[in-house]
Amino acid sequence: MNYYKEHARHYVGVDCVIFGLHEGRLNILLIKRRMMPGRDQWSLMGGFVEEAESLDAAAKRVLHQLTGLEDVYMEQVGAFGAIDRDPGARVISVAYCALLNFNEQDHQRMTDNDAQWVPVEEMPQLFFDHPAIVEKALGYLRQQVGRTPVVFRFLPELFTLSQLQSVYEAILGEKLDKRNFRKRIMETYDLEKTDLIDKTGSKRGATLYRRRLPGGQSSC
Amino acid sequence: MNYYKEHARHYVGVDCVIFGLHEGRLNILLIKRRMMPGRDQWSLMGGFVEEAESLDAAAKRVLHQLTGLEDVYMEQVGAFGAIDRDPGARVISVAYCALLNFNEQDHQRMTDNDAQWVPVEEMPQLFFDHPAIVEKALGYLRQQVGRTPVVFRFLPELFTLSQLQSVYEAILGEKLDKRNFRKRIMETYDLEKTDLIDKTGSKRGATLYRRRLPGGQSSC
DNA sequence: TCAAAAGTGTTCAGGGTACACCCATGG
DNA sequence: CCATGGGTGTACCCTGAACACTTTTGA
Repeated sequence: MNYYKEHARHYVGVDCVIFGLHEGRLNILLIKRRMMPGRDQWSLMGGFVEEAESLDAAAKRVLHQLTGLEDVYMEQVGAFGAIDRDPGARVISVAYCALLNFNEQDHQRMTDNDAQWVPVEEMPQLFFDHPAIVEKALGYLRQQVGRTPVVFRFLPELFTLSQLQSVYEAILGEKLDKRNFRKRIMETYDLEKTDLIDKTGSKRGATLYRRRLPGGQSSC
Repeated sequence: MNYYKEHARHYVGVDCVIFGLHEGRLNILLIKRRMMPGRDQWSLMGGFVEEAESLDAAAKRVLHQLTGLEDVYMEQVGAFGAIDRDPGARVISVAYCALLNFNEQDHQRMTDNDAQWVPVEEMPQLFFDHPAIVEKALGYLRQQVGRTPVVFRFLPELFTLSQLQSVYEAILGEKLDKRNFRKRIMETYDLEKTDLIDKTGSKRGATLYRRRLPGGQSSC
């Protein structure tokens, strides 16, 4: 029973790659580090895994601290365990990614945390191995887009087909054909046409749709 | 600088899901646990991450302990961090999968470790959350098969097309059409036909092929 | 009246799938 | 001589990609 005691213990952290769509571009939420090492450098929002806390719970807690949001979709991206990845101490980190509807944000908490949205193509220098984490999360996201309904996480309940298309385009980083997109999306997902019109995006106005969930289950 | 000290430290482990092909079936290498908790239960080969050891290095070390092999292809599958996943203590585990050529094994080490190959369809009851780990590794493997040349990891340098096909069939769990398979595999990979014949599998004998690596790079 | 986004079908090519017979050899 | 696995090509279908014009309305 003393078997475990012979072994080393490690600090274990979680880092969150928080994605959101803004003005047709994929953004990541970054913070300015307030502590050493790496003070004033841009970094992912992170935290430590505490005594009686699962990895998933730690990730949710960290996300909540930054955004005030609960019940956000999060997926584990991978564990990062190089010995010197954190210059301050040996910390093993498990990365998570979260997908956020850009409009549901708590501006107070954002400024409290020195947080800022940054487009993925304009990523600044990041703290230590965070670039690799972002890279892996991006790969994961791009992969998921074709397989699972993650895109809807970026949107409110009601959305236009053009908004939906621009989510795909932002994530994949390429323009899509409008007619092919609509055909495919309508046969892949059960989208319900409402009789509401969104006039913010165009003069003519676009029909708002709602995703009907299959079999009353949650999405993703 | 005492910032880190306020936080908990955890035991961090690695668990290896070791795949191999045997008699046309996908097998996993399991061991009988020799220590409590879970003594005499089947489990994945695992170990702890030590003080100055990266996650990847720990996984390689554990694999080497069991098989005697170096330079085996390993990929991280994910981190498992439920609080009570290990009934003996709070251990966060990072799972890796490895692909092994079944014939390159060290029988001495295998018996020393009470290790045994088990077909994935006949998996016995496994220690704690190891079933979930195996499940995730299997999903990962099936996904990789269609995308990357992982299949060749299961085979020696020279192989017949029938052997290659049976690797695919074992991993995907379904029969494939011989002609379609050969057509696709020949246009996907650069396979060099040798003038050697393997007569172990049939009376007529089958041509042995070798994979020509693209641009002198390593595979996978 | 014009600029700007919404909305709507058809055609074509390429890839994937289905399918059956002869060959070589050891027992 | 026959059972066993090795080796080979074609026809069809369906999915994915290319492509252009009309509608609505606010400025």
